[in-house]
Amino acid sequence: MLKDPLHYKKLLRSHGLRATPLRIALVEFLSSHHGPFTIRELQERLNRSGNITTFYRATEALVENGLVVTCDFGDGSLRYEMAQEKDHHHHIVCTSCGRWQRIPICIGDQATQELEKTGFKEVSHKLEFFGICPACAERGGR
Amino acid sequence: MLKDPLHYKKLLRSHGLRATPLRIALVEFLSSHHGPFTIRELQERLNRSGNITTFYRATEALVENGLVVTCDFGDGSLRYEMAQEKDHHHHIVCTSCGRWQRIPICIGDQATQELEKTGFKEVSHKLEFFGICPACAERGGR
DNA sequence: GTCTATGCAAAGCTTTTGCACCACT
DNA sequence: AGTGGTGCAAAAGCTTTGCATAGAC
Repeated sequence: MLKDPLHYKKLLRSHGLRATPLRIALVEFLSSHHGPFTIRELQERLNRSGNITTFYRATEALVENGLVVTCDFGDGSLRYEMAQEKDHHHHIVCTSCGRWQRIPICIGDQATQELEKTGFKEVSHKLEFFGICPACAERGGR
Repeated sequence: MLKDPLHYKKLLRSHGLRATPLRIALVEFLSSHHGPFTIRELQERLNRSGNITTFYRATEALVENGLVVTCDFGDGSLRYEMAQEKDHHHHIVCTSCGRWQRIPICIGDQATQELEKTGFKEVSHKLEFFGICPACAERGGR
């Protein structure tokens, strides 16, 4: 899954972005790890000196240019992951332990089409599931 | 739609909550206006003296006891509306003008059932649609 | 009378902004 | 060389916490 750095440079440039070390590192990390990750997590996992402001601005640039998408588990921090068009998915988040996993189902497509029929443009959606995961449920988790 | 204050007192008490003036006003307002509303909006629309902290705590109590649900348009403020079990719905938010409307479709049920089959408990979901509304699209909105 | 909600002040936390400097192309 | 990214400091915004007082039951 991990490709040569040049691959990511090209990826960035093909999306109209300058290939800076931080952006390369972000795209490389996000391409090889199933996310989503918060800004803090990215900063820690990349183990990279660099101001948090810069992380915000770099990820924002990736989002604006369609390489990365955000998702929100409702815990106060936005999360980021690669925008993989061939692998549209959502997450289920455990309300007890906070762990999440991907779920391959997407259920927004028919609704998106209906909404676009009524004149809405560029319709997208955010969908997250919440629940108590099997492990926590067994321990009587809340 | 607007009922007598006693109705809301009873509603609160039946959910194990003390019927304070603020809580009554909140439930009354939310029952008679299609939301969701931010804390600031509630404060303004209720036109009620009272500290914003108290609004946070009062709405939190309503949410914890199942009278109110939250939803998040991703703009930094949580929104609140009555939990109407018979009228499960979601919203589409215009990314240009910020206006939203209800959409009666819910699409999470089959997924919820599948997830509960795999051992998750108390599965819920958050779903919001985003897009450019017809009016903004006509004006070439972004 | 007891338990809990409210008000006020302060802090916490994520995210944004301004500006000077440095780096990619 | 020029445009745009980075670092630092500071601020903005929403939300939470602690504590004393007022109010609901």
